[in-house]
Amino acid sequence: MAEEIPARLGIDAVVVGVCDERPQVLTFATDGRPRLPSGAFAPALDRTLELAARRVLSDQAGLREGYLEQLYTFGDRHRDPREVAGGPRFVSVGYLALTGIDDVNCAALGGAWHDWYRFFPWEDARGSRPEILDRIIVPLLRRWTAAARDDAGRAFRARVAFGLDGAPWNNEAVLERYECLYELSTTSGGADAIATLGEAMDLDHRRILATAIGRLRGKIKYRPVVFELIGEAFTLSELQSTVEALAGMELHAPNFRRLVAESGIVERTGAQRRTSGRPAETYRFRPDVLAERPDPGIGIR
Amino acid sequence: MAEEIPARLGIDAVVVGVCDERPQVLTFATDGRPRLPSGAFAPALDRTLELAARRVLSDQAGLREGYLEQLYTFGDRHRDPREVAGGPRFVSVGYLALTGIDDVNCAALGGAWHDWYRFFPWEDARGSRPEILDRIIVPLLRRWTAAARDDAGRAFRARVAFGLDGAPWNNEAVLERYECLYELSTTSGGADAIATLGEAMDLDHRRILATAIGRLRGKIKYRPVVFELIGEAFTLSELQSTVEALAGMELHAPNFRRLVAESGIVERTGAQRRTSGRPAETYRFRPDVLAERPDPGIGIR
DNA sequence: GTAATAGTGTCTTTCAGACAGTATGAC
DNA sequence: GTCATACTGTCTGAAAGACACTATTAC
Repeated sequence: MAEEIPARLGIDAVVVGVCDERPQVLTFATDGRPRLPSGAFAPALDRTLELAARRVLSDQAGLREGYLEQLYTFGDRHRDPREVAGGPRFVSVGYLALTGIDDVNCAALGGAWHDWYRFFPWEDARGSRPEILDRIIVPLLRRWTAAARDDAGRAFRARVAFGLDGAPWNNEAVLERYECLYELSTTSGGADAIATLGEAMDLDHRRILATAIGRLRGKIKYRPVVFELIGEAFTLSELQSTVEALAGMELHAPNFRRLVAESGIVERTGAQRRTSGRPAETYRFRPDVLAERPDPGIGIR
Repeated sequence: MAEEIPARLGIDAVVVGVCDERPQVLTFATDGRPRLPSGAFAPALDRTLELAARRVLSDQAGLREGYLEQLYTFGDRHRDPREVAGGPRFVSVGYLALTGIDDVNCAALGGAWHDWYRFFPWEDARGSRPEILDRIIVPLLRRWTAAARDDAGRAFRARVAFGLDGAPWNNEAVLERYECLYELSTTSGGADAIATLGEAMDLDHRRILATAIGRLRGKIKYRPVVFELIGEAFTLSELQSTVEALAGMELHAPNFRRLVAESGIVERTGAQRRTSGRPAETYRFRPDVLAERPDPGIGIR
């Protein structure tokens, strides 16, 4: 075998916060294209991969603690243009970090928060999804599936991913939808859909973000991760709108209250908060729930 | 910064099959210690990480297709003794492969199937768990938590992981339990529990296996992955015992039947199979279920 | 008073667990 | 017939969705 050039290992981090009912992702700009915080893995410095991710977050976002979880490792050929130009393979371990939006020293370091639906406008059922889906995406999918010889495979994927023909919409299938649109864009008649339907990101960072959104939407249902994104004390309305922002869908308020309150995942603080209407009770996360239920999350379907 | 030695990237694969109501994992032997199939990532050869994993599986197990899923990437310092001896950092991307036990050309290549509970005897509620847990593990955990200054943290972890003091047993928390026992073993009085409580594996492969078991136990509930492990036609009893083997617990047969049959995840083949009692109807997986339900799995709690 | 938000009670349907009992084969 | 396994029906309680309703603030 020829002499092997070793792969280069790096870290990409998806840092998520929620502000004003909008989920935000932390980005920097490369030639005007948003990219995720990232850096090289340094074996001499980093005892573990997670510590490497923490170092990157600390250096680039001033973020020193908080929830951090390994997402997925990305290593496709040519995912980094430096490889196309004769460089080595760049493999990246993706991490998901959750934080309060104020815990990040953002502007000082050249970073910016962006509503994540800017990159995936079809993922927000509260906003523009219906029109985008019906007017643009569904017709494109129909043409794409009709054009294929392996018709059944494409059609089935599109149907499951986008809930066509009566199939249910699964809000966790963010990556599957992105990949349908991505492939569709590479075919004739695809009209470069993926580029016009939402904002692009540097390298494969949009794919990494799609992976993160899907993971977070799943995890919220069986792990108490929402609480990493809101303050220590919160009203049930705040909790609800945070969940709605992440899930990209609206929830029925009375049922949400009941589900959350009865699940034991929160407890009253005793304090109230002023609103423009009746003042709201505030709540806090109740860690003991972890010992009481095997899958303590927020019940959304 | 000193000149950086780049990390070396590899693949470790957990290949799972089920035979005779026992979940099996494919291993090879290094100095008598079982290890997982593994190999170096070769950028020149492998267009993607998944294809690298498939190459490893093909070379080492003669396994050319089937279900394959990325698990987790392991990169802790000193996870490979070659690093301790001055070598570079060895980072490994773990993969989970599911297969019928006959699809692997096992003996010819020096591999062997092992019941995975051999490495985690406390994970099987159908077998020896109750005694091991009550007589050995729980007393060790009590001493371990009592000895800690940050009592609350350790005690809480042990309580949640092992279902102490009325907390529920979560059969997905395989890694959390393994890590409790691992840490416990490094403290005085730990009696090297992790080494005596189950068989050791090479490197950190036991941790990788724990990760795989936990992932599979979770996934079975919302994705039709069991069907990768059994033949195309199967009786409901076979399906049940396969699920029980993976989950490490017994299920109530009449309810299991009803749940599975009504969920639309299977359909009758029309053929029957002889048993030692009344002949059983055989069923097959029904792929259309993917388009009907967002989370088509086997309903177990 | 009205508007706005917070919060409660109840009805209905669905679903999961428990259990009793029947069906069909081998011997 | 007995034994073993396969399979069905029904009861019960828990949980989830829909909806009508009340409470407390600002103005």
